[in-house]
Amino acid sequence: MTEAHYLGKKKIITSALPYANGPIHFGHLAGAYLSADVYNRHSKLMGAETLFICGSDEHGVAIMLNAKKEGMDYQEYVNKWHREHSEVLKSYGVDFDFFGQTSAAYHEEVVLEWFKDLHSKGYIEPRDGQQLFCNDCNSHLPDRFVQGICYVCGFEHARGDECPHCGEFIEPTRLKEPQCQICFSPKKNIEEVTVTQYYLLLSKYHKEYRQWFEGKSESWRKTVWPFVDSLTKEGLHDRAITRDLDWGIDVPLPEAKGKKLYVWFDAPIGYVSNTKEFLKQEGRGDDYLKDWWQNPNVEISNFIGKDNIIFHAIIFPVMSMASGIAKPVAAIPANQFLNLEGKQFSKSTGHYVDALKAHSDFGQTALRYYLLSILPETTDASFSWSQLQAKLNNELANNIGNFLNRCLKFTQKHWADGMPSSYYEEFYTSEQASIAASDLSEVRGFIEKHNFKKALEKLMSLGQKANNFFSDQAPWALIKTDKDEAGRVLAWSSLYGLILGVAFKPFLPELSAGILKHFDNVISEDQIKEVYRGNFEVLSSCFNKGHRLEHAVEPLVPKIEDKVIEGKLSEIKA
RNA sequence: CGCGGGAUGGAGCAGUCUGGUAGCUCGUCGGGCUCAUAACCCGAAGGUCGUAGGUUCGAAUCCUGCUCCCGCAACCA
Repeated sequence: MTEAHYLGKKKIITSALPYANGPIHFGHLAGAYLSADVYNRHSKLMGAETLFICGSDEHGVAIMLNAKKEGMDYQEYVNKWHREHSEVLKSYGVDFDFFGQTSAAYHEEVVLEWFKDLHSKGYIEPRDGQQLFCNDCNSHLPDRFVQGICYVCGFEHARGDECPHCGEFIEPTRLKEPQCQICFSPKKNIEEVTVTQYYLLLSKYHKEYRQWFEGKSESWRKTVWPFVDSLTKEGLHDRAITRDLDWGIDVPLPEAKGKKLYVWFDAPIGYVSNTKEFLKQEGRGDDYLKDWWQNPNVEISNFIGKDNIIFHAIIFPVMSMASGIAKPVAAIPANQFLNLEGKQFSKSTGHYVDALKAHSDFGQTALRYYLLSILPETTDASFSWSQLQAKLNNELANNIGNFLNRCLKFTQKHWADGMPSSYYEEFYTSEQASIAASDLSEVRGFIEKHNFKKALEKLMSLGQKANNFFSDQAPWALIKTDKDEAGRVLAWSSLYGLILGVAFKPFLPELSAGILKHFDNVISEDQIKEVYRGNFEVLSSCFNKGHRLEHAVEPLVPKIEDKVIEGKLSEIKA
């Protein structure tokens, strides 16, 4: 009954495509993957039909350079990272329906359709421009790959796009003594050449864009909307969407031989192409456009980090609307950055944590809990090992884990043959049940609003209430005088525990499974969904024959020892 | 005056849109309990909300100036 409108609702949920050029770290997980996963699991429990789509982003200059550096074939190089990213995301429980690759043929096919469509509608045209070319390694130089002396302040290591010293935006062709950052040739044999590139004429779509964008002022986060507003208020800048490279998707025009599409043109289309490929591989009858990307009843959300806002909030919506191929996105819950012990993650300086290794040290539940509890939703946040330990031990282990343990162990000890159904009967109309239902409803509400940190906090407070109930009723004292009353308290406590297990399902699937295991003999998957939606009445049929704990009760959440944390801290200092 | 975000008890954060006794988690201190993972429960101390000024009966919240921090975010992604 509760929130029944959800049934039949469809959602496309995407996470930013990880760039196949380096490891995924906690910043990525907290930025774009875990919250999307929670949202997806929640939506499914609510009865929505969802597609949770992602994939590797595998084109671009940075990948070419690093593949060359490692002496690997481009394809081989991106495949390596694709496999590693799949493994990391899977180990953290990020449960994509499909995780594709932008180097795949099916992706190219879809991208070309978009290009041709936008081209035929007059949104793409060639323009001449000046660019630097390195004669030593025969490369066209993207702005970031030139360094020279700043023509404003004289700083010697100004980049081609911006001077880090005076903050001036640099025109690379005006840099003094430019040096190629690809081959680092000391000869500095760089010349200015005229190149033709194809531009996406965003400026032509300004009015329509703003009309759409202004409608989002209420629902988008304040870290997203004002930023995009300031960038687009005056107008949209046309952007070059082709490059002179030898890795990428060929521009499908005879006069553009040798040119490739710019990685950011093809990457977001990956959401669409991966959807198409997924439905095809599943052998499903639904159409990726008509039933999904163009369907007015589908809600599209892009979960990303703040570095991707421009592409998801401006460029891709314009591409979608101008071509008419897809609907523009409805929600962009962009997160800020997560730092490590106060400083940015950096593989090169070693200020970095290997996510796979961390997973094998601490497990999915501990890391998901901590990362979800510090999500950088409104401001940059900081990952700290000692805080991980404190939060995990004091909140999850002592509150949730210990509650389940004390309750279930006590039950198993005194009612080894099971609890009678009469103990459960009055719960469904009790104050406890209505408190739990109302808290759970708040948790769902926060998730709906992409407020995951608050949702988890609220859920933890429900755990606290369960613990308080147990302590206040003191069944260990009651059992000496009134065993039935003690049994009722324990039965209600385990119902609390069951509800917690259900409520944790989107956040901590492994922990949830560990709790629900004890109830697998009385509750079905469908009934779990009902409980999640707040319909506790189904529980009365689950427990109408009583309940017996059939599995051994063991601590759910092991604590983290001091010495493990000390080890981790010394790893990043090294 | 490039742009956006931030500055709140020891730590990490919420509250700022829609002014009205400053809130949460952890930590600290004191007490209680013993079913449980030396866990759990109760209570207390601790902040004039970066800074200077303004509006107001009243400002963490609105306005103005300033300082500091994070990031780069439209040809690296």
